[in-house]
Amino acid sequence: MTDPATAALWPGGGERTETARRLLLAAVDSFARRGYHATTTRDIATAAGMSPAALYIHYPSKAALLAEISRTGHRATLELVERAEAAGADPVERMRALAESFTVWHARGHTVGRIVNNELHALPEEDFAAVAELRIRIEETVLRIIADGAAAGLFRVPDQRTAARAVTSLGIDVSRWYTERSSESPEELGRRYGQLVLRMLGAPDGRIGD
Amino acid sequence: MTDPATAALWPGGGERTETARRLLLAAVDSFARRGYHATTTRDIATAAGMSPAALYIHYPSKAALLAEISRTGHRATLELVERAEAAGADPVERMRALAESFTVWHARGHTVGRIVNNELHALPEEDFAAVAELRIRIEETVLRIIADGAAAGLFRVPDQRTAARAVTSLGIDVSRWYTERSSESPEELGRRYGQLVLRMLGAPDGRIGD
DNA sequence: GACGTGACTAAGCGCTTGCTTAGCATCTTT
DNA sequence: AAAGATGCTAAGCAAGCGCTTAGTCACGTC
Repeated sequence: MTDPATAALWPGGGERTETARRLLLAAVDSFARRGYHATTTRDIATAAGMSPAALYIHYPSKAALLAEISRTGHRATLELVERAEAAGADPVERMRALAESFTVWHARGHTVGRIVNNELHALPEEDFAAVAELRIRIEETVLRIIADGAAAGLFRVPDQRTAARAVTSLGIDVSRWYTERSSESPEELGRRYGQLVLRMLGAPDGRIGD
Repeated sequence: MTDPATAALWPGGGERTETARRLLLAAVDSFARRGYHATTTRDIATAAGMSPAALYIHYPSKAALLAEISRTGHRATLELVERAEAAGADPVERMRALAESFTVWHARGHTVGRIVNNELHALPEEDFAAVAELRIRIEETVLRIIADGAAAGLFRVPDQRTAARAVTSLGIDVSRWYTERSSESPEELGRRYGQLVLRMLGAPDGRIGD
């Protein structure tokens, strides 16, 4: 049983050394709890059980830690979203899979999710650019499913871009409020949010299921 | 035409002196753009056209500025939500009014909204406690309308608390992504989100309107 | 015209920050 | 066993932080 942040970042197992991973996970925890700017390099190093200077052997700067978390987190999210698109039999099933796994990811990995979605402004410029592109690809995958569904007469939405925004927004915001002490498991929440999303998109009621 | 942050904080007109308001608005701008911890008191004072020391004549600390923004912002949001509850003829209309005005507030006052929703952890303990109570009252107003609607057979939701979370979450997250350069006006977005919310809650289709 | 008051500034204090330097123990290579 | 590489620590530097101090200036009061 790996911890949730590890799972959110490296679903397929990472390639960093033990110490570098320990530092990165300590950074995830601190950034998520206090925010990037309120976290000191001493916080991170201490949490990883090392002296402040040791951090700089594995990462060139505090910002590099943030960048690695953000890039890895965004890459994992995009993969998840593309997998959902590829897997479903029709737009309704694709959207259900997407909303469910997107929600589960943001609930289970809410620490990583918080950093990914709320510390964009702290990223060095070129890291931001890379990450912004991944975000666009995520949004467009959602939009594509909605457009397909609307074309097939399965969804009825007044404005597709607004609907896509709403779907991703709902999932992203989970990372803001979800904690391990929440009453619903990530999977349970995912199922419910999947339903709400399909309803929101005006999917035929028989396809949703109560 | 007052600026959006002023409108979001003091819908009925504030009571502070000119200078204190100018400082507070400068703080709103800086906190929203860079985050609380990345903003310096020098930033705020300079943006308000004064020397760093002048800030401390009007506010006892940087945290006091944040606290005032957060408390005022939360109070305004609660008022807005309670007004929607009181105004609507039935649960469907109440929810439509709530979702619309909640969305409009978070779009138009997205700078204030960002601070209100993402800088809670930076609040001094007792300010946090006060604000947390306001947040509960907001959430419970939403829940009450959903429960009323479900009891009247107007809404069909699997879990009312989850549905309430989704409704507020959708509105709150608007402040994360909305900018003045967004293609939709706050009112247009409000109308669309109002529709999506009613659909999500399973309101009878005739009541929604395309 | 002396005095008090309220809004402000120039200067700076003590502390914390991100990051660097210099050095040390352990392992690997030859 | 000498030499180098590796992974770490103790100490500390320059810069920037929140906030304070001491003083200035415009204004109203007696």
